Amino acid sequence: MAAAKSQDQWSQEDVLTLLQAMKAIIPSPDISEFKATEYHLDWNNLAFKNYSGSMCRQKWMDLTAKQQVRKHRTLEELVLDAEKHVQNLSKSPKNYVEPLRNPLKKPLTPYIRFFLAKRPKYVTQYPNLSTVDLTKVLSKEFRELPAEHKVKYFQDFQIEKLEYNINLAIFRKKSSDLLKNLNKSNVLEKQSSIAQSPKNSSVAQSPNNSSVAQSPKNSSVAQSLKNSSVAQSLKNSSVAQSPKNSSVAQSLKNSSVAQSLKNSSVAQSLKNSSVAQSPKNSSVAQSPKNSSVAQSLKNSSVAQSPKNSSVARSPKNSSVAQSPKNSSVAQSLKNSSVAQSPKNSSVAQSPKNSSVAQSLKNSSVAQSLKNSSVAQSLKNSSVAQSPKNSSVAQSPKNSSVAQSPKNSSVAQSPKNSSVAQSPKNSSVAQSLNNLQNQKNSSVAQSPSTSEVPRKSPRVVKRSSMSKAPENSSRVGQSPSTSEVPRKSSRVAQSPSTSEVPGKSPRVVKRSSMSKAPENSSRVGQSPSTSEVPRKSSRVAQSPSTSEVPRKSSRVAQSPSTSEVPGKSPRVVKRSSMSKAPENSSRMGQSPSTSEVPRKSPRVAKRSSMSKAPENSSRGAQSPSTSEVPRKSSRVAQSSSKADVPEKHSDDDDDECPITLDATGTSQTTQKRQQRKRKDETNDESGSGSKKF
DNA sequence: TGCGATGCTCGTCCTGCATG
DNA sequence: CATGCAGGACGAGCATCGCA
Repeated sequence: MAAAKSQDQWSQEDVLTLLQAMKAIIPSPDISEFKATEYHLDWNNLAFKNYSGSMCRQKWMDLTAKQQVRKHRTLEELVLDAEKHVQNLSKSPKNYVEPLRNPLKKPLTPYIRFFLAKRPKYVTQYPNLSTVDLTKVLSKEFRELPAEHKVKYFQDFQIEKLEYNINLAIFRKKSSDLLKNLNKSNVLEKQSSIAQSPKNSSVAQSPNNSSVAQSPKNSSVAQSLKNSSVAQSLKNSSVAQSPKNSSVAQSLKNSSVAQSLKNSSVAQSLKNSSVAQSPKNSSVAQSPKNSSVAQSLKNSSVAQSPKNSSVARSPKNSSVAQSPKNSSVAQSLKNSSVAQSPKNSSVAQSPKNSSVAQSLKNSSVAQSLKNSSVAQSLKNSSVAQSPKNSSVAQSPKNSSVAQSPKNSSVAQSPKNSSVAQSPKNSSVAQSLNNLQNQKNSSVAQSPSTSEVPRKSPRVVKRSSMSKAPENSSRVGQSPSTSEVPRKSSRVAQSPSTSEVPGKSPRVVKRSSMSKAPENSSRVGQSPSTSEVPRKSSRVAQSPSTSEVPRKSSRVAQSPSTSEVPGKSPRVVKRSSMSKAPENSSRMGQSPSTSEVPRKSPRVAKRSSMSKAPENSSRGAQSPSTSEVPRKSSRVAQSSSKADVPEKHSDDDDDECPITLDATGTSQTTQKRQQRKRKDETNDESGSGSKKF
């Protein structure tokens, strides 16, 4: 209470003092992400008056959390932000929040986009499905979604990611301090020279680890992440060479993507593929004034060649055309008016031997989304789609791949063309499979079933108990299955609860928590250890109390309460809450229990509901939960689908079924998937010997 | 003591990115 | 390289507070 009181007693002057002190001890140069710096900050050094280090830290977290301070900054910058905020607080109550708002938001991942798009429909269709179940269903849908249908989401993600990167670059650019730090880098010079290569004149590349590229005159910032570099130019400035309009060039590893926004352009390349986008009125490929962004790397080339493409010439409108070697798209651009969008930008992309063209609205072959169009191609395949106005592609039913012999050379690739042929749902999978079968057998083709084991990122793990029937649904599982504890690191067994199988309270991991070896002992700590004991802290609850069921109405509503009348003792979820603040606590974690103003130290235990998962995946639990080192909880999930509503045809689902590059996922994701697959195989092979 | 209101967190999913 | 987090929604569980 006293601590909480102290928190409340923070005067503006005290807060400013704290911020000043923080500024003083922030390491210089402060170029790390704020979380990292914050994590390593010696908060005890900040103690002043009657404020301890942990209190200072808590106050800081309150400031940042409640006021939504932008997180894409260094800690030093955040402190400055907070300082302004506090100062404004006294001037005008209306002013104080504004400067801290509008944080940069990361683009939604393709899956999230799919989820958001589909959820409303599923909610209405299956009102009985819980949120969790709905998520499972949708994830399954997404997993099984044909690659070409996913492309739409991936493309949107790519576009927004580029915008995000631009905004982020702009934001960082505005940070003079950061710029100073960046200027000190020697890599800058290297990068700037790279950016002026005669061939890729308009594109800044950083083959290695270069970090900064600047144009001498115009202010520009180029940043490299790992093996990539981002060249960014702000308004009226350009890194590459667009005197008037800004251009942003990004090269991630071996990839290139060309994008143009209003007056800016971005070039980026992906391994063997490239995507060019011009959402608005940008001219990428060939505006006399503006430099062309497109670039070609290794096997792919973004063609801004006026020669090869009439499309590429739209003075006002952006257009990008790529003509790799064997790309059929490039050829179509040559001799056809395909991919032309007078007002709208259009992009055609064709990596190696493949080409895909999609038209949604105004473009016939290439795909045009309102003001932009993107065409993607898969390796050895070519697909053309035009759901709406396209005269080219027409899929009979659900097939997202169509041919248009006449109008589109894109849709036809004599050799490698894989036009849709599956009358039902999995036409794309088939076609892709046919194409990629030679190389990868990962693409499976089961036209009607959703069991296609294709590059499903997620590993479906079954516990030894739930292993039996393939189609057995979690939902359909009898309550008894709940006795099998879930094989999730989040599930932690408390010694006292071990009597009740499957009812072990879960300790929800926290990042720092999982690493701190001492955590376990801190879990369940009595609040008395804190400076100020909480009134009826939940942490202090003794296991015996769990035997008394709550009479909360909500508890009574739980369908499975009958099975587990008692409550197992809870365990403190948040590491920081129950432990000493000194070393570990990270941002967002409160150093000590007593100092947490609002959030009570909860225990990561679920009610009986979660223990008897009639409807949840928790039913498939492995008894060895607590002993299993943490894996991703997502791995420990059953893929049974009995309760899953029948898979819908994708016809309605995608207004623009688009082919997807099979390598659309990041390397990180791919590696992760590989690991999961390994885990899965290991699990299956060694499931019998697994502990019980 | 019990209940409603409130607020917070979890759980589901996937993916990209940051971090250690 | 491995791992954790953020991002979306939202029902459910849970603790706390206030009131009857």
